[in-house]
Amino acid sequence: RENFKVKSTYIEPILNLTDKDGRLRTTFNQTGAATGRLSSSSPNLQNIPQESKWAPRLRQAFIASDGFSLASFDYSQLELRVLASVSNDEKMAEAFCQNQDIHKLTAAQVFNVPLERVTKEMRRLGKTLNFGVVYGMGADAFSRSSGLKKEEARRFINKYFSDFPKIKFWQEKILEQARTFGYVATRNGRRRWFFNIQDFNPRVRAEAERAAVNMPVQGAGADIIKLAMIQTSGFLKREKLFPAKARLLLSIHDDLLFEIADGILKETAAEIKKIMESVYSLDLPLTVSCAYGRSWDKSHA
DNA sequence: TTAGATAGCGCG
DNA sequence: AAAGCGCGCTATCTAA
Repeated sequence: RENFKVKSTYIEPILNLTDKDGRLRTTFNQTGAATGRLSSSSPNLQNIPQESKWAPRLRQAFIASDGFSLASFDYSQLELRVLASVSNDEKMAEAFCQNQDIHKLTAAQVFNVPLERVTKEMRRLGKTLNFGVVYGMGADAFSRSSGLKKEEARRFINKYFSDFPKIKFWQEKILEQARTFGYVATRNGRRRWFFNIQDFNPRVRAEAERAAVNMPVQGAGADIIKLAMIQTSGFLKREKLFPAKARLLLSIHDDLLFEIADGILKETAAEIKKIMESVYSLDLPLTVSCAYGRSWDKSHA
């Protein structure tokens, strides 16, 4: 099943959709995602395997033009930084200011141990909590993905919110806003309406509530990457690097992929990284990691 | 033969 | 009960 999926979803469509010049062009939908993200289709280049067994070989098929490299620029923990910022949670913000390992910190908090005593397994649970709980994950789902008993899972979730109280407070504020006005918004004003937020059916209502607390976070991430696209592509044009020497190829939610002539790779990459890190102020640092190589598998750290 | 819905799975 | 958010694509099934 795994092999068949790779062949029918990735290998064959990618070959068929490649243009005569040997380049593959996706279509970005600017209004496809309710949170403000772009989506990608025909083919979808935002879901090319990254971790699986076939990922390296699939990504080796994406190769820069002769004399160019592919360079990817990845915001580290973009959405968690947004969350720390919008919720004003000092502990989480502090962790990002000091460039700490956020999942490790969360594990240390919920397990009540010092940072140096956090095991790999504990860190894994911290990571699940960071990504899951803040989007409304319940004890049931957490116990399923962590292997903990349901009661234990519930305790960890409660501990999480008592360790990061501002996050809980912020979520309640967002829900109140959604119920009062029918919409929520990112700090830049991007709105998403929730017509079901007062639904009589608790299940329908809960679904709307989870999406509502997620939107200002995911949406702000989308706002930031869009600003980064504007600023970086503007830089390439101003410096007359576009289109002959450098171009922006893809946007993958918190990641931008460029194709850059080898002769100017180092200095151009440094400038792109600088632009991305300074494009928006969250009152805590945005950090960008960069990796490059001839093919896409080499351009990921 | 075509259109729509669902399950499963890939990504952030 | 799959109650963690946001997507797109393939295979599969049903209905027209």
